[in-house]
Amino acid sequence: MGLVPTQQRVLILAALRDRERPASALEIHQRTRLHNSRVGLTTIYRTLHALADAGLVHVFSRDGELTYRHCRREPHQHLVCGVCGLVLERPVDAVAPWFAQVRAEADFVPDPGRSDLYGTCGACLRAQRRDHGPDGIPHDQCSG
Amino acid sequence: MGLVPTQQRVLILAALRDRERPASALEIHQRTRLHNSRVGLTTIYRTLHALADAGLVHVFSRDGELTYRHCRREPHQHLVCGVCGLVLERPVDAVAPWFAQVRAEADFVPDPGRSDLYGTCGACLRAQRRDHGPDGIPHDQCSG
DNA sequence: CTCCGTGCAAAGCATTTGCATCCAT
DNA sequence: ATGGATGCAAATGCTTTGCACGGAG
Repeated sequence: MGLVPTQQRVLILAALRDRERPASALEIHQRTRLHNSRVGLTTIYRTLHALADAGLVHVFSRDGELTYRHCRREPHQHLVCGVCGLVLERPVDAVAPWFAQVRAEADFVPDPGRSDLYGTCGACLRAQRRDHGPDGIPHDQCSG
Repeated sequence: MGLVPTQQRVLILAALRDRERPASALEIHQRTRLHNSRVGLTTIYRTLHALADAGLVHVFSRDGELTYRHCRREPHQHLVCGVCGLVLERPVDAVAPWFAQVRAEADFVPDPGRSDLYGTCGACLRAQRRDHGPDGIPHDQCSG
């Protein structure tokens, strides 16, 4: 497999690691600039494709743009907080019985790896409750 | 609410109705041309936004483009076939217990309306099994 | 007459591609 | 030396916006 660990690729992976929220190509681009070296935006895109193909990162769709997250290799389902963007990983074992039921009842076989659940994380829920603004407009003050 | 049923909007809704697969703005544009009248692409986009805001259509993300589907008003979860694009609706009652479990176990509250399940519909599964191509490249021969 | 709706053209934005250069083996 | 990796610039594709026209009440 042609995945030479060049300086740019190491930088891109570093920008993704230790980050529970997906990042867009542009955000990663800015992040690599923060460190020391500079990586072309084209290289960011090409490297992210390669990493996604290799299964090292998972791709998300946020608004009109794609975002990327360094995920564990073990199969899992994503829980995506629509307020703060936090992503949690849920082991397939936990969702298997549910998906088996869907399979039986709906003649449809779901794929946990592609079936992200969107909602609100506990931290954001509590923050909303604290602010109790009747408008419901949330602050982005989640922990993490 | 400012939703005047103009000729264009009626055409767009007609293009969406009786269609279990989401359609892109361009596909709807072509569909309206098939009938009799012509609707500008800009109007398609603007009308789709209005319909989505009104809750009459649901928005999906397919490859790099947005697609739209005329859905029931009752809350439901979508089952999306990644092979043929078919979308099934599953009543929230069926998924509520599972979401309650996620809430309890993961400190996360999923929203059924935004948590589409991706996988393969029964028809496409059987078609794949029939063709049993070792490559796994599927034909798009689902019923519907 | 007054508004909203419409449509063309142009702009906007994320992403991809062409091609010459660079780097590591 | 050789082949992949890089980066700039240009192109692509979907979507939105500016602005003037049209149509219904």
